[in-house]
Amino acid sequence: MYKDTVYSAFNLLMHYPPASGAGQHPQPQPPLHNKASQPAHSVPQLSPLYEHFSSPHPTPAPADISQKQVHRPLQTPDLSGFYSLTSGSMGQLPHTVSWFTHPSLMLGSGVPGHPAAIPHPAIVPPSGKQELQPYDRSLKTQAESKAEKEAKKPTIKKPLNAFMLYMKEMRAKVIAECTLKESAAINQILGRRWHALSREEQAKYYELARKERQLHMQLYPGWSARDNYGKKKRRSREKHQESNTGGKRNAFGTYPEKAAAPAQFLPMTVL
DNA sequence: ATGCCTTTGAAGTAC
DNA sequence: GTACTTCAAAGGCAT
Repeated sequence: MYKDTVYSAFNLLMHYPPASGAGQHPQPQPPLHNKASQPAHSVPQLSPLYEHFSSPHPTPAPADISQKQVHRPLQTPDLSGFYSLTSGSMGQLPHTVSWFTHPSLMLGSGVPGHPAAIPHPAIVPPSGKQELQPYDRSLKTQAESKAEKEAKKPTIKKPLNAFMLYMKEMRAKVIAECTLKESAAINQILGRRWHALSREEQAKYYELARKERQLHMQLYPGWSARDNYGKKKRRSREKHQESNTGGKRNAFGTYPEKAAAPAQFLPMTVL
């Protein structure tokens, strides 16, 4: 099922990569905050597709993907140089997406002829784990089996937005610089850095995100973000807000009396 | 084992 | 149309 869809999309894109701006979504514009002094910006023309750059974290494809099918966001397999957003250097951001190997856009499993048959990382089993529970048919009703089968359907993840793509690329760099590992703290830093980027720099990521959405739509035409609603177990809204303003530690391990100011209002001193 | 924290942006829901 | 909610990633930490 996915195999066919993915492979069709692969062929389609190999031969007819969508033109810039041809997406079904309106072109997102970088936010205007802190950018007043900068000229209105149009998204830069992309270099031809398939202009790749190498990843600092190449990961060999698993020998047997049937054994494990887990979400492997940054573990881009070595696909003969098809790498994308894993460059460690901001300055080397590619002008194009490597359509078939972006961590969240890599081809799904069982692509005919593909040596590694890598599972599509946007498709993960429920809870991100491969279920291997013993199954006693005699104890299950048909309804239960059906419900179970439904629950086992792999989840197609949302495509990453511009900031998420930026985070993914810059996280390692920030961790190296700050010797922090806690993601909440790292993300605060990345949020400030994001706002410190120029419109042009941000535009690169908005363009990449637009292509992500475009490819995602082609790979999973019927998919909706709503499909994943409720799949994450969350606390109630009240509790959630309470924890944001209350006596819980923040990302830096402190216990603020009030909620921290939004990142955009923090001083522009970027770590 | 599971959810929270923390960020931004896209997309969904509710009114 | 507007406001609000959820989920994408990440990994340490709390429960």
